[in-house]
Amino acid sequence: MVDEKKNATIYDVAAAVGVSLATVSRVVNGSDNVRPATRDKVLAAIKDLGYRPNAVARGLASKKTTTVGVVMPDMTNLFYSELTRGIDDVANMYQYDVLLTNTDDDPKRALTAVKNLADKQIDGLIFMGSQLSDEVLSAIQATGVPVVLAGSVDHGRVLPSVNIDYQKAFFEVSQHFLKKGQERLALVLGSKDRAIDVDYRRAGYEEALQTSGQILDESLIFTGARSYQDGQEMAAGVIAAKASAVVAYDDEVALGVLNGLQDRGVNVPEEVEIVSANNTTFTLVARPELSSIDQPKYDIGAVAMRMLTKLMDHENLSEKQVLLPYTMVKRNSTK
Amino acid sequence: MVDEKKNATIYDVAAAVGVSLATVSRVVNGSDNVRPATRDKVLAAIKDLGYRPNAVARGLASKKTTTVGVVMPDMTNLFYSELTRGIDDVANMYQYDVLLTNTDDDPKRALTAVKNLADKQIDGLIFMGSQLSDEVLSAIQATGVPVVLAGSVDHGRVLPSVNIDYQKAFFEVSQHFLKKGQERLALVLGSKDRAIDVDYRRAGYEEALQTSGQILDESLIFTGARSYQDGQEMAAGVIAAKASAVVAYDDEVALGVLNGLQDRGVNVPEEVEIVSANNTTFTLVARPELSSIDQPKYDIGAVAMRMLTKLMDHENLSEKQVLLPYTMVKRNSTK
DNA sequence: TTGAAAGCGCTAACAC
DNA sequence: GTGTTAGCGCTTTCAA
Repeated sequence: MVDEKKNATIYDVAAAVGVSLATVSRVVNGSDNVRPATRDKVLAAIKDLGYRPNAVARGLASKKTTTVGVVMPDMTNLFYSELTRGIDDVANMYQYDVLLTNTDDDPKRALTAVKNLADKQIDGLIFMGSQLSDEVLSAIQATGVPVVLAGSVDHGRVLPSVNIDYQKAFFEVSQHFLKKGQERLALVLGSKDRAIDVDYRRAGYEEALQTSGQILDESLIFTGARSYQDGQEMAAGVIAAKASAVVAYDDEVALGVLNGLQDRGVNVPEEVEIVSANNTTFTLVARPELSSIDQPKYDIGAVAMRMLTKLMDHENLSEKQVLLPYTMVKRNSTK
Repeated sequence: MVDEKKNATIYDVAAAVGVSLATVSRVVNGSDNVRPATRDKVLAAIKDLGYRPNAVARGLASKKTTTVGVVMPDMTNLFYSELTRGIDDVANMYQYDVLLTNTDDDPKRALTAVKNLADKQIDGLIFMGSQLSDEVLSAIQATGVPVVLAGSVDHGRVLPSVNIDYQKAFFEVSQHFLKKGQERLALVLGSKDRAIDVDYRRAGYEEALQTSGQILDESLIFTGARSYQDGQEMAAGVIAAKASAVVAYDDEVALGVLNGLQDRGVNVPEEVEIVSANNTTFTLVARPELSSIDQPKYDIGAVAMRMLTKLMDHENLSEKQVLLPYTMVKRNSTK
């Protein structure tokens, strides 16, 4: 007999069975200190009344909301949405809900987002973005909740994070080209000053240059491209710089460069080779298909979320800065 | 002097100023029944103590969480992530936070998601997905909170929704081809039984067929393609069916068909013309670029969220079933 | 204009 | 095992 009054409370259940709140609370929370017979009666009443615990009240009383905040640049960017997909799946697995905020990679919006999320009493936070301003960093620390960075790094490396070894990956790709005799290797980055671009990607590129005894030519470094269109326009600059190979940090941008080059009559890979870095679907739809570094995007998010659950459970992390393996996928945009 | 004890409560503020909780609550909530001098003192103390209201406590007391639930199939699908971007931006504008859940378009997961969101006492819900099972529908109604469908329809059309006129759009595209003399027009859908596919897209296609006196040929209707890969494989079927034009419901799928066709030596648009329907970046990166119906994706989300805010404020909706305008974008995948 | 007091629905000692 | 009793931090009558 499903009676299902709407919004039954724990009081209703207690009254129906003739026990106290505490007992109902115990069975709801799976405490073992309840006589089986009592438990069954309570369970029956719960089902009968359609009782579902009010998470808000629970959150107030227990100081746990089973909700995590996720701060990300832009969910329409495939790289970030795949990371977030990994986060979301693991969060669900551990019974957490996700409060999502887009920041467009703007530190001001990130700051508001973090504070706002803190007001909602989140149990933990995942932060993504190509930059983490000091202000945002201290706001995060002020919340007092555990945090994990996913696909992001802070200059000081004080926060736990999950990434691939960007420096090594960019070193390898660059070196690969240099060894094959490329003398005009261009590098396309999102910014000229952010940690992930400067400390890692560019550092790897420069290291390769040094290893092979080449001189850094600033005219071969392109920054500020964020979208497919940006990449397409940048192709003109790539041609002007007489680049013979391009390493790009983002798939949409790389695809823009590829199409921009071809639309201007440049053959890929014959005249210019291109390698991208995220290996999203965009690399597959390109013609020729784009060679790419393959980051385990979903896994970066999933691992980050898993680490966060440990932190929220006050467990120790065996490693604070996790680097996941990456691979190189050879397709037809390179010889 | 910013003192900033951590986690000051409303009590701390009241004590610091020497007023009651009620007064602090009034100034925090912008009630006008506070003497300016008092208000200023309270404000100063709030700033001084770094006081920020605990949203959970507030939610319990006021029965409003300023949080909306968003249920979507998959955030890595550009169509849905752009809708959600519109939702998120408007939600922020109205000071709501977004609890996001991916369902993979699975009714079972949608059901759990809705119930779970209800437990968190959301103030409203936006639902996206190509299907809305009866079970999910009644779970939604059982929550008692306002709902708006975005880019989705329910068979009964009982819920408010925001869409484009899919039937008309598919009618127009189909008729365009038929008028040009195409006799083998293929239709690619996501499913063979869901409302949005059957009642709208396919209905528009069939209507066009009738208008031009053509007989429906089931072998020209393809269903079940969800991804780029699916589309690529489907290309073989398109060739086998001797289709001379294709209308596809999704960009990634359309791009898969396009590349699958070309990889098999079929020229587009000379031998087969293709039109897609979502006009995401995927249509631009294609070679040739894909002609497409252009749905105002961001706006669909934004308008849906705006409608939801009205519903949450107990305002009336002038229109329950909103149809936003669409356009046709001609590119080089059609003659 | 301000304060007192009663909840909101639940958890968590602490008794029994 | 089970009940009692305080809260959690805030909003909201109702009085004053």
